[in-house]
Amino acid sequence: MKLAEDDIRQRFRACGLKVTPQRAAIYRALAETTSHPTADALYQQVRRRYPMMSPNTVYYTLGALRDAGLVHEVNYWHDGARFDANLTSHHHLVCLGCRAIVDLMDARLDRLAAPALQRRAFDIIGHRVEFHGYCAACRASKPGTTRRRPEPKKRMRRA
Amino acid sequence: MKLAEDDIRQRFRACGLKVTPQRAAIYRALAETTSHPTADALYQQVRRRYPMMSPNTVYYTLGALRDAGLVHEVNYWHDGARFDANLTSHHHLVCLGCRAIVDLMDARLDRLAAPALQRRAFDIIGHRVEFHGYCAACRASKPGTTRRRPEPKKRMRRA
DNA sequence: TTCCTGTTTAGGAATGACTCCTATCTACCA
DNA sequence: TGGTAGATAGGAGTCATTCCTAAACAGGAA
Ligand SMILES: [Mn+2]
Ligand SMILES: [Mn+2]
Ligand SMILES: [Zn+2]
Ligand SMILES: [Zn+2]
Repeated sequence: MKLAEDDIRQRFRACGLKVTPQRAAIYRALAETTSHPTADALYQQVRRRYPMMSPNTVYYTLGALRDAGLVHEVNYWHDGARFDANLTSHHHLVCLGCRAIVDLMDARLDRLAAPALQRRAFDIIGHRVEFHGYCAACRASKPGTTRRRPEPKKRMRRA
Repeated sequence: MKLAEDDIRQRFRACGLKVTPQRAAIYRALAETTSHPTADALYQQVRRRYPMMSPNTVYYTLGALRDAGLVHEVNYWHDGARFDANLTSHHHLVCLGCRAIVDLMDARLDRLAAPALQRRAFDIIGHRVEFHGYCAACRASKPGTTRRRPEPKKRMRRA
């Protein structure tokens, strides 16, 4: 999916982000793949054209793009493993504020299936549904609007 | 949910795991909470009764319990953030072998809702469905049975 | 255009969650 | 009861990410 320079410029400006060559290159690399790359993979990619770019810039930029909503983190809460001894089939509600995880039993959700096309291409052994939102405590402490963006993570470069 | 010492012993034996006080304490702590704790939270908890326990033991034990199937890791692939510039609503297929992430568009999955009870307790702003399995390449390279357990992660203490 | 200022960048140091290594230690079966 | 594979403690190492800082620069103001 080719992406015009001006297109990128517009999207950045719309979010109040300065347009720099590094930033545009990182965003372009991400927008032109469907592989859901890591920060390092993007760094390796972009570094070919900008050999002096710092890995740090990639982290900083991805953070900025994410905070601006231009990019999503697929595995959002990928820090610290979280364990569960409850082996019965169930799903979870995740609080984006305090990272609490609440069990959610719902037989309907257990029965979901991927479309036939993917079931053939992929040997699927299970699935998981995750609802994201704010628990009562976090909702109370943030009298914001109804729709909001996830909190920055605990360890987070200043916005 | 009180858990008898013998109950733990039986579960461990059934999986061929040696029964040690540390291991039983860690498993008990995890089985008696619904909070989906981190390794460190479990360490802090268990350390009260076994002050000389090493954090390393907690990691080792959780790995063993997980490999035995006695425990689940809720946020399975929590290493390295993975990014996505595709902002349209969609879900993912995750290969447990090579960690590839494949897009999956399915309007049915977009429409899922949590039960009313949780919708009231939690301010839900979105959800995500993740199918887990093995991609064609990984399936081919592992002529195993149809149901199998996820691969150990790249960086993984020897089983 | 030129200047000013708040961002952004590069790079190096620090962090935190693990993972590796190794010398004991011990549960468990013979 | 003893031998041994597997477990524990603890110290060192790793890796993704974050923190810190000085220099570079984008974009609005003049
Ligand atoms: Mn759970
Ligand atoms: Mn995607
Ligand atoms: Zn919360
Ligand atoms: Zn694969």
